[in-house]
Amino acid sequence: MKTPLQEPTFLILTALAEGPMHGYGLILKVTELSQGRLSIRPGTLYGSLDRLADDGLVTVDRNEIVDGRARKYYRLTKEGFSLLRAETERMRRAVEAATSRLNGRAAAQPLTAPLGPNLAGGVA
Amino acid sequence: MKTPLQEPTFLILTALAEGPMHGYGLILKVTELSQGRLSIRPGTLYGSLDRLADDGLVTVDRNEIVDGRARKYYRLTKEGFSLLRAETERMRRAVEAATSRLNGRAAAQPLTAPLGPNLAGGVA
DNA sequence: ACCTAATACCTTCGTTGCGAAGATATCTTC
DNA sequence: GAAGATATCTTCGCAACGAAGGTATTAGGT
Repeated sequence: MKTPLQEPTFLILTALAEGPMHGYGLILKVTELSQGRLSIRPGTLYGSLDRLADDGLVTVDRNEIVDGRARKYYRLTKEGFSLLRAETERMRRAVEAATSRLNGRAAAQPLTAPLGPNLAGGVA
Repeated sequence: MKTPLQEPTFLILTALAEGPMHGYGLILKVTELSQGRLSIRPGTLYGSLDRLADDGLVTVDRNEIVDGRARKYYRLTKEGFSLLRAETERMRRAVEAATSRLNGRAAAQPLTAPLGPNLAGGVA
């Protein structure tokens, strides 16, 4: 698998970490996880699932028929969990690095700290 | 600019949040920020800088000659800072979502909590 | 009965960001 | 004088993503 993971792939793994889920459910879940900012498309989802399956990070859990509609459930493999853990750590470090640089150096510093001209404005 | 940002672009903005920096310095800085796991290549850097400049997120700060070698310094614009803030927040939420799912639901839960079979093994 | 929306699957195709590789030039070190 | 570090930039291929559309069933509204 090619790390660093991109956002859609990361969120798919995150959603699956909660438990097995079917494709359409993943589309809804990822939209919810990103608070509506990122709505994943079928082309993205199934392409991503194919790649993840090829790399042994997800597998098909089971097939169900609910109200006459087919549902294919996917779940994370051990490797999938491992990768998600590693990627989460990597992202956490990146977020920390950015945060400390945006908040005048010290990471835990309150927002009332003196800010430079470029840091002053919030949303430009 | 097309969000979500990918890792290399995010780290370039993060490095520039510290202050103006020239291309070669960015290559070294990003490698340092990612603790050696991601070493950014010139093709990635200059392609990325071009796109960021087109989108008004970075600008050329100044040109210097140091020991006969040209140095071109880039810096973040206001929009660059804004975008980095927004992207950092987005990533923080994604990290939190993944963390809570990896650590048996409650985010602040100790690691001694009961784990399912797939969650048991650390690094597979 | 008919149409629309929601649920559920999947494919094709274009764009684009990234990575590998290499070209160019100067200064330093051996 | 060769090699390596510093410093710039370009070309090219690939793979992930996003948009769009195709198929099928069920539920709800009129």
